[in-house]
Amino acid sequence: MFLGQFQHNLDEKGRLMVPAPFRQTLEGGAFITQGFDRCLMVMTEAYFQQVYELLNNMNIADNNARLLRRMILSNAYAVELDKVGRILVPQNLRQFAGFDGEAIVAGQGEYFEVWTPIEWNKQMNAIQDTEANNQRFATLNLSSQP
Amino acid sequence: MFLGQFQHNLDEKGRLMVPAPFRQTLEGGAFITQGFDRCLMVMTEAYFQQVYELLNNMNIADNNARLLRRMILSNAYAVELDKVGRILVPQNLRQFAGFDGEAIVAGQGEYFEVWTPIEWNKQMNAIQDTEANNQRFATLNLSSQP
DNA sequence: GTATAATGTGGGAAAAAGTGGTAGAAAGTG
DNA sequence: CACTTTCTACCACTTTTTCCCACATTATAC
Repeated sequence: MFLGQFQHNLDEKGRLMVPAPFRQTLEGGAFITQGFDRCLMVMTEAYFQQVYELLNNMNIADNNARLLRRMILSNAYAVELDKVGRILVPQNLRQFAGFDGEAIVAGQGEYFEVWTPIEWNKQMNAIQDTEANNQRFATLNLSSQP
Repeated sequence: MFLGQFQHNLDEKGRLMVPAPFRQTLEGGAFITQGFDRCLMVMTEAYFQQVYELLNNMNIADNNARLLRRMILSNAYAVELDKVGRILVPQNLRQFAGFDGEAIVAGQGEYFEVWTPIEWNKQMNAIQDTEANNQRFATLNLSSQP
């Protein structure tokens, strides 16, 4: 399970340190692709497979379905950890997210996201808007009796 | 069950003593995350699992669902007790709650909270205003029949 | 009141994580 | 086919983190 947030350098060769607690989970294979916001998604092979199934079962006559497939599949790459636990982020994904130097790695359970500090802070600010949160939380019932 | 309040030091390495009566409950695994107010929440594995299930069943194509997951999962960490019963509080959570030295640990039943003394006193003052309490709690249903 | 046990505090050493550079391989080009 | 350029894997060093141990303090029981 990917949890927590970490700040890491993305060096000039495009290598990203995977946070130490995440590494073991990725040993069976990892995939990186464009995320739903201006970020990248990294997932295990197993989870990528699930996403792939979902995409594959969509109707290719539907325009939006085709767009989604292009977004995910045409930007997806299988990646491997090097000896010290880094992955190589493909150039076009680096460009999409606008990295230069720093990156925030944020656990999301079954996958994790990679952000520029600027974009991540925007997200965090949105999250700290308490009024908007009350609406969002309405959908999440945390009481023990549903 | 976590009950009562305790004052403990959070040392310069970010280690927090877990009150002795709480330790056994956490032996099966513990998670720490950002609380709903300016405090931290520590919970057992079982309780965290419930929250995780809820989040995981949400649709990741939905914008609000992603925000919520970021808020909770990107601020959650699995932690372990060391030999003398301390947990390591991650840097970004320490910063969020603004700790420097002292911390108040407050039992909340299925989980417990960690506060700076300043913020905790604010809560205590609010709670000791009995007149205001009458208004606040009037709408909450504490009858035994729902 | 004293002894003993349990709890709390701090520091240091060893291990792990993170960084950058270099050499070799592969791919691309003329 | 040879040369150039880009990419990739490996290696050595620095920094941070984690684990363990020894000591101090508080609580408890006799």
